[in-house]
Amino acid sequence: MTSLPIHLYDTRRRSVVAFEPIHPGKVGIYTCGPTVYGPQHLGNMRSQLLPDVLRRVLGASGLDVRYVTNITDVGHLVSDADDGDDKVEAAAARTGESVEQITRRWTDQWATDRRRLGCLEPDSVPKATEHIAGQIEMVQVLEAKGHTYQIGDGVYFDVSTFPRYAEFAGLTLDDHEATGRIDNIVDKRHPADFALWKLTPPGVSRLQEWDSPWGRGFPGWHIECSVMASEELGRHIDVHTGGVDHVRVHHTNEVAQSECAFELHPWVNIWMHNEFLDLGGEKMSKSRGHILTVDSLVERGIDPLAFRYFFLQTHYRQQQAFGFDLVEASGTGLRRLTQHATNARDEVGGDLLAPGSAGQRAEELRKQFWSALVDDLNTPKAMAVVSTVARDGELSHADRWSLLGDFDRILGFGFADAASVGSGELGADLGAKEPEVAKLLAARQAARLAKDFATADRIRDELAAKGWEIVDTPQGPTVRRS
RNA sequence: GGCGUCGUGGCCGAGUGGCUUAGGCAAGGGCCUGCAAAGCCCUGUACCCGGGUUCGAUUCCCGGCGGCGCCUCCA
Repeated sequence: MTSLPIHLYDTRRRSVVAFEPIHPGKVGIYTCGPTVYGPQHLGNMRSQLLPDVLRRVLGASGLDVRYVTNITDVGHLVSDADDGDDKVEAAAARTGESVEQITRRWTDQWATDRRRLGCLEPDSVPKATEHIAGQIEMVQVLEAKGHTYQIGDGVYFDVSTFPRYAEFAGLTLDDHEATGRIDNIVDKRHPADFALWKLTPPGVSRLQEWDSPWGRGFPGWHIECSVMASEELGRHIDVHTGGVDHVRVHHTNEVAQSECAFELHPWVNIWMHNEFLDLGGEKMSKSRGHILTVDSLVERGIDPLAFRYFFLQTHYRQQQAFGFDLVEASGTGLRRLTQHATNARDEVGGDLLAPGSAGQRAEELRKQFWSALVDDLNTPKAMAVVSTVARDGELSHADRWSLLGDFDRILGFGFADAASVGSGELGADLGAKEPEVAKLLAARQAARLAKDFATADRIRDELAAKGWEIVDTPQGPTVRRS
């Protein structure tokens, strides 16, 4: 695998390019994280899953990966026309809670949910409010280089000083005016100019504000990412990810600031953007009050990891149709896959094969799997290989486990620790955890042995009504939650 | 209105100028089972419409229709 060259789609160049780390052997990845004024929904989690797969693939290729994603706890305005309130501040005003209570709660929800989806922990999770000094400093640098101007409302970036501004997202700057949809209540020179530092109006006091060379206020949204990314990963970034919606405004502005302040042209080598989840016409955005979260899945009895499997079944640059029935279907697929993996694992005592000791057929499949992934993270294709491995009759148990155990470094399903049918949580611990269920199960088995099938079936129905499905295995009967 | 993207078998969803029956879920048949469930085996021959390029297009080009996204906060 280490020998396979990795190719990734770069939004800036609009093509798949060969990945080359800036510093040999190392790679830094930055992802625009959540604005913690409300819950993160399943669509948001797609942009957590993309970098998770990316870092796993890069890591498996032998690179030392440093993954950073931030928490936006200030500066993200309710409207991006550079007017309106800070989102966190607005939420605090609405609920009467403190800013800390709000940002803490939603930061925790985000962290918990990404964990439930099998995402590895970031190496660092910087917060915007903890990098105020750096942001002020960067604005000063931009100011010194003549890229800013100040008006009553704050300090703005002057896009006319950055000729490449429209290039990144393929914008036609005139469109900004043509649409006529932006109310320019501030005296911006160009509609695309954006706030670097917002000033608190005289006589007003905000929950979150800091002193600056321009007066009390708070930083603009875009500046935080440029600052945190460079402080954590150095000025020249290998990969920066985010949702497609960020291309036009947020990332365009990040590029403008960073390239001007650092005097560096591609500030980021590869920009990766995940497409949206398609909720069948109904847009799943916070402003519409349509909040589907990981909890929404759990409430329906769906394993959060089913969503991970669901995510892997579609390419990240493709809009993905969402439906609970679809995620449930993925859950079925995951359950079967896990069963195959654990069966093979248990057959060989859980030991992963030493590299090279797998058979010809196995090595062929292993190569297919990694080839799909290094081709711009073609996870659907990789999953097809996974399915083949799970059932291929030519593979020995050892080979099967060798492959699935290896693949799980990317899949993140936790095969090594997963409970197998007929053992673990379902078997040995059942008596302790679910004494009632264990008793019924034993009673049914006794009835079966006594050929009293009427009683046996009645008990089976009883268990089913309680949400337990009986699974008869060669090792004897056991149950699982249905 | 502008820009972009997608339109594949019941559903989701890869892929390719003429050998992939991709894969998953669902469905049907079989094996197993006391009967089931679970599991295993087998089956289904698809590429929005109309032109064009080509020996040949689902795959390339043009047009149309349709979905979605961005252009406003949004992953």
